[in-house]
Amino acid sequence: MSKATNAADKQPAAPKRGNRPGEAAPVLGFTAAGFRRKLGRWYREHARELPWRGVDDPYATWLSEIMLQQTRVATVIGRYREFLLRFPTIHDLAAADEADVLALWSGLGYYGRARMLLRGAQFVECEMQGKLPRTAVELRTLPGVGEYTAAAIASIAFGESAAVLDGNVERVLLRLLGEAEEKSARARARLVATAQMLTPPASRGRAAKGNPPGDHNQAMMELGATLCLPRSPLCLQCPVMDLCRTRGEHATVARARMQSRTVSHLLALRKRGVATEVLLERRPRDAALMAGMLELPALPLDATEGREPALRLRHAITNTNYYVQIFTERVILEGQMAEPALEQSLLEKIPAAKADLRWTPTTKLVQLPLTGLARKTLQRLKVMAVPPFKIGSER
DNA sequence: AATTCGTGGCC
DNA sequence: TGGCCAAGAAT
Repeated sequence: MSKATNAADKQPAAPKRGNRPGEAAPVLGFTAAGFRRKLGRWYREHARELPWRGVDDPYATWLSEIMLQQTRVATVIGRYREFLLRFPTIHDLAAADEADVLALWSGLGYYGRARMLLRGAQFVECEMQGKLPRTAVELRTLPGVGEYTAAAIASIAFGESAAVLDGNVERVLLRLLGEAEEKSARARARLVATAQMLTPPASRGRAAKGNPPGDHNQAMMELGATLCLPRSPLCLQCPVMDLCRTRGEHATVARARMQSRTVSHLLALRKRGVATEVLLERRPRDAALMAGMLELPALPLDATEGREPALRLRHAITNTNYYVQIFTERVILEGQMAEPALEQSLLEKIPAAKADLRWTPTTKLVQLPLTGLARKTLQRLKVMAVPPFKIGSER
């Protein structure tokens, strides 16, 4: 089954049932209760064991949801554990330095998330007695907490009947209802309304029937992440295949074309006593991209002509593939050997204008807010150790 | 409403 | 030296 289909292939609407005229949400064609029951049974059987599941700590739920924004589960697992070891409570996080938080976030991307999480923790600590708000409406006021994340925390941590609509749920609903993807606020509102219709009410007490809203939300996402896949959905294993109008196809909006760029960076090393130091450049504090973080100095492309890079790698950032070449230079300190002629050193090619350069002992690298590219480069070239949470997480 | 923000892994 | 997209949010 191919993903992209013509919207005209849509099947006719199913008979009306369980919706009022004038309501924003589309017709389901089945009962919400029946859908929940099938989904819930499947989820209880097939849910992955993830470190943030079954954890009765709203702060941990908050952290996991921030980390999971646009980031794969497999990538988050190790980082989530590391982060909680270092900052076990909101109180600990609120007292942290931003650079230390960014260092833990290094390589995860979307660094604004880390800054907003820190600001949120400081706000909760100072203004809310260290307790997260318990409703989606209030959670929404925290920096970095949008509509999805507010509903996720409210439902998972506090049992509120607030539907989540992430990329997984959107895909599941579009296929289930036989609709085409549409990037308008109105289309999105319709899907939110649909998701809310399917979400169970808040449970009261332990005698409550049905799934807790938090489990239902996670089940919807789990379905999208493990069966209702973007390309080759596993419909035959799907617990709601009999309710689905498309069995795994939906029309999608065309994505923007990828760009590609070639860039060069310098890995300069020097010995200082027993220590090895590497030359790092700090990005401007007001930079739009990765503000204040550390990276290897950039080299003009024409400065490296005729030289062979120590490493070539591809580094994709959103819509751009960066084809990166790393050139190494070993600097000999005075008194040890003759200095290389400066005019042939790549160090001289670093644009001096706004360069904020520093020599940094390689043993300190782990604690610094490196960009993902700098971290990846330093690890590949064995200047920096691969931290424990990476090992074994790539399988 | 349309852009921008990072990265990794898979095909 | 492609393309795709993931438990989105801010501007």
